[in-house]
Amino acid sequence: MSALAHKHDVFQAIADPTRREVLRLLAEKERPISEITAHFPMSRTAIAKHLQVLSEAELVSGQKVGREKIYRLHPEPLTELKQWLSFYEKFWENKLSILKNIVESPGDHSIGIIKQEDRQK
Amino acid sequence: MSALAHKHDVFQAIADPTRREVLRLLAEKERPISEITAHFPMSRTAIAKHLQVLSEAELVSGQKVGREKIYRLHPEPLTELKQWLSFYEKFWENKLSILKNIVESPGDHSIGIIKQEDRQK
DNA sequence: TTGACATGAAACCAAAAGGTTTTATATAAT
DNA sequence: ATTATATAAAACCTTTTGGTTTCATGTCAA
Repeated sequence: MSALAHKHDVFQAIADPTRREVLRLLAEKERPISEITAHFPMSRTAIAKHLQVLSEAELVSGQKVGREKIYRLHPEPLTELKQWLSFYEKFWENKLSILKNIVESPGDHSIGIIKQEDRQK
Repeated sequence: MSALAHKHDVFQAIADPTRREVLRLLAEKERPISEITAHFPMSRTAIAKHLQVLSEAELVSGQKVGREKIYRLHPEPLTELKQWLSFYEKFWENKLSILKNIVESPGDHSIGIIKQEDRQK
């Protein structure tokens, strides 16, 4: 098994708006914790915890340099999100999504809400 | 302003694995709450709350039909996620991401960890 | 070598999340 | 008419989340 404690996944990690903003900042360039903190109306400790969550999701990594800890973006795990999304793209990229649902519901071509007799218990 | 109570956004909505599975089930076909519940080891009430969250994010909508409430997928809000993702794709789709970061950090072409003198207070 | 700076770590806290059980109500079926 | 079904709504509970404050520690600068 991996040496990393995978407590947080990508989906959880990006759920928080502060963490998304942290990612955006790190997309520009690598930064130490204090510099990241300067962009938010909260304590350094709070940001450090957010970085911890992002780190567990392997979206960032931190390297100690002198007395600072420099964080950098690690975007690879976002591919999981992209894969997940690709499944749903077909539902909106062709505008037939609703129509397809109707057609795939056998025996009912009326309103798209399946009739009760057609639904299996 | 919108009539909908936008308490939950798409990022939060998809953060929970149960809710992602609900979305997958609704991608197959529209279903009433009880049918959705049958796929999970938890109460109908719990699932109803998850559907509420998904509904606030406008990822699903429910329509009362007889004594049932039929839910269907509404994938459009996922475009927001796709847009968000597209910003980060450039960081992994060309493998120059790390190199680019180095180059864009002026005056330092050494190791990619920016020197302290180069970082503005 | 003595501060100042950057972080780490721990204890604590309020609110939100994710679940339960209970009670009520509307509809369907017998 | 009566009973079974499907959901709604409310109260409650436990754990997690997102934040704080305080104290300790390592590193840089004067």
